[in-house]
Amino acid sequence: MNRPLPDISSLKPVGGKRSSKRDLILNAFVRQEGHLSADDLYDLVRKEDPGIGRATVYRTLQWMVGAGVARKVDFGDGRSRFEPSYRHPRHFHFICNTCHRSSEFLSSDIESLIDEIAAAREFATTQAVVQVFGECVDCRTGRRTPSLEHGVTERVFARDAMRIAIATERSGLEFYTRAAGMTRDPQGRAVFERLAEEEQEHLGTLEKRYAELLVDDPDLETRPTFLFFKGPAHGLFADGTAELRKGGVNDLQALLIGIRCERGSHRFFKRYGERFEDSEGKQIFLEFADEERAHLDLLIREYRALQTRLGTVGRPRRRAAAGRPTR
Amino acid sequence: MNRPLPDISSLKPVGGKRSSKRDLILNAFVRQEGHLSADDLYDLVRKEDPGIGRATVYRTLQWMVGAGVARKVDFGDGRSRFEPSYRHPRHFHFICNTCHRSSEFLSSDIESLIDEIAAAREFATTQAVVQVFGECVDCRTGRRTPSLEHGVTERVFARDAMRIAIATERSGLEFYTRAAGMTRDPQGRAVFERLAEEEQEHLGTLEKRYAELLVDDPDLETRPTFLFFKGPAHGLFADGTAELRKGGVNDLQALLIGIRCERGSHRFFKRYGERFEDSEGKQIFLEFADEERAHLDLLIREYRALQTRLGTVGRPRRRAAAGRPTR
DNA sequence: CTAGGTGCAAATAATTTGCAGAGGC
DNA sequence: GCCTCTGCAAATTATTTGCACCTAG
Repeated sequence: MNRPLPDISSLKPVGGKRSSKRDLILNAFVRQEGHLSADDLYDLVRKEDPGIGRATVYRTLQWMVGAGVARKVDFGDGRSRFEPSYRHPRHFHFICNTCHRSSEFLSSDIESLIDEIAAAREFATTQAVVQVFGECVDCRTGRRTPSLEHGVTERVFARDAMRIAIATERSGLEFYTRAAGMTRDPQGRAVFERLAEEEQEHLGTLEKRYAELLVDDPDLETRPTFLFFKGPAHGLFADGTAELRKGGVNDLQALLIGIRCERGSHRFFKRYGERFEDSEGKQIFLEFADEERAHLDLLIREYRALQTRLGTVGRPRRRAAAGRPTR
Repeated sequence: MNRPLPDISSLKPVGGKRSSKRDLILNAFVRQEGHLSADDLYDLVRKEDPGIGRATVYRTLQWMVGAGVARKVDFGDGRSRFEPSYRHPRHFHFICNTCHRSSEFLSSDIESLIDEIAAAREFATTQAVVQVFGECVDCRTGRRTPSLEHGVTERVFARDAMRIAIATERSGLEFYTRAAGMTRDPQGRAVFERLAEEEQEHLGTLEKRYAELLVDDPDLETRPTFLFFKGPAHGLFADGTAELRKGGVNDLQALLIGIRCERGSHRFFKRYGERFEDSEGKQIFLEFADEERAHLDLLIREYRALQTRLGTVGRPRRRAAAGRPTR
């Protein structure tokens, strides 16, 4: 357990006094992995200070939830459970009916679907709970799989965020390389080449960081996926590349495709970076969003420039694809 | 409330004796809409027979869950709630924090995502719970929206299933019309024309049935969507049509695209028809799946025939698209 | 000094159980 | 007649509260 524990003193955003008991309970809680019931925590703190009463544990738990240090989760087993929220994004749960352990996951796809459906129903969502009940691998096969206990979630989240970022970079690299190869406009080609270069470079950085991440935790790569993504990360550049491959694309259109890709990619990482709570994954997503935005700006500048150039060269119809209703 | 109540006597699949009390409780439960707590039901049955004890209600509830007549749901408010499962498919919930009412929805997209993620984690799912907490329209705006109380769910489900089926038919019609228009092979054209005709006809049937559904419940169209679908229903034929529109498709390929569409469509309706519990929606889906399968078979036969014909006419490379790894 | 935290025991609240009697098959 | 259901009251379980006392700010 080489993970630095959170600084307790900074974790008291909302009201309340500090007290030795409270600190003790909070420490015991935050040190623990998994989802504790009030009684689990009570037993735990009693080992360190047998003088603590059950009511205090309950009260402290309430206070922690109010202060945002803990989240209440209900697995339908009659008692409430609590999980730390420090550097631990909101997530969904698999709950094993056999061993009663739970494992966590996050799916941006499910989150988006829920958002869409909520919007259709005009429902103002404050929180979504997804619980998948059943039997886990460990129980079915008998062997022990590397788990996702609290404390590694943060790293696994970073790993997954980075994998997605790397996949997107690869996709982007392919796209720009192909775009550079097919553009007739020399300045446009230069832009695509530059972007390809940047993607290449950034890819290198990401891969280095990814490798560093693995050093801290050799099991990291074998741990189950925490963050599930589908469409957006791979989709945009891949679709763009497919469009280029089909051919019949002029220089302006190629830039437009690039703009669409970068914009989608930027929005995507921005949105998810913001949604996630403080953690390394968030960091990576927001950095990535910035990177994409820079590319986007470059492409837009270049698009405008090319437009003007073509305008002066004598191509009257500008903004071919804009303003046309899509449906 | 003109909905016929379920036949109580047929609802006793698993063990247990019938008794007047049990019948009374079961009747009171099944007559009710929404999600009753044990105490709600206790109060309800006490109005009819004040001699019934709380324990009996609890015991009957347990028995109903075991017999598959009721499902236990937990909204995290400390007490268990129960919902009837008779002609009432498993679903997800919106739960209003203000009025504490809940409304139901179903999203095949979310279900598929959960299945995929569970598979990736090698988790054997028995049940998935999705709860969206927040504030409902009624509470935010003050007005009353037509609701989805139990008893209409069945009809709304049928309505939604039919809407999806109709949308798919329309999509299919467009696809086959276009395919017929662009095929050079006269026999292939005949097939597409025939399929277009069938889609047209089936579309008529569906629309008539849809209209009939509206007669039973004039509010039906204004009720919120219960069954949310995205990709599969609209996607396949629409994608196929787009492919045709792009051009460069030969006759064999056009048939292959059709096969892909029908296969996807068939699988989709089959799978969802099977998943849903006994209800009119299920019926519609399974009928639809059969229809699609018939089309699929026709297309495959035609594909084989054309292949052979081309083979004898002197086009050596058969089965162009088959067997190639998709990656 | 005083608001808020703490321990203990008692109070709630939802649900289950023991047991004697009633009722279905 | 046997086995299960039923009602009542008592038990259980998770959690909250009242109250006197203690402690941090």
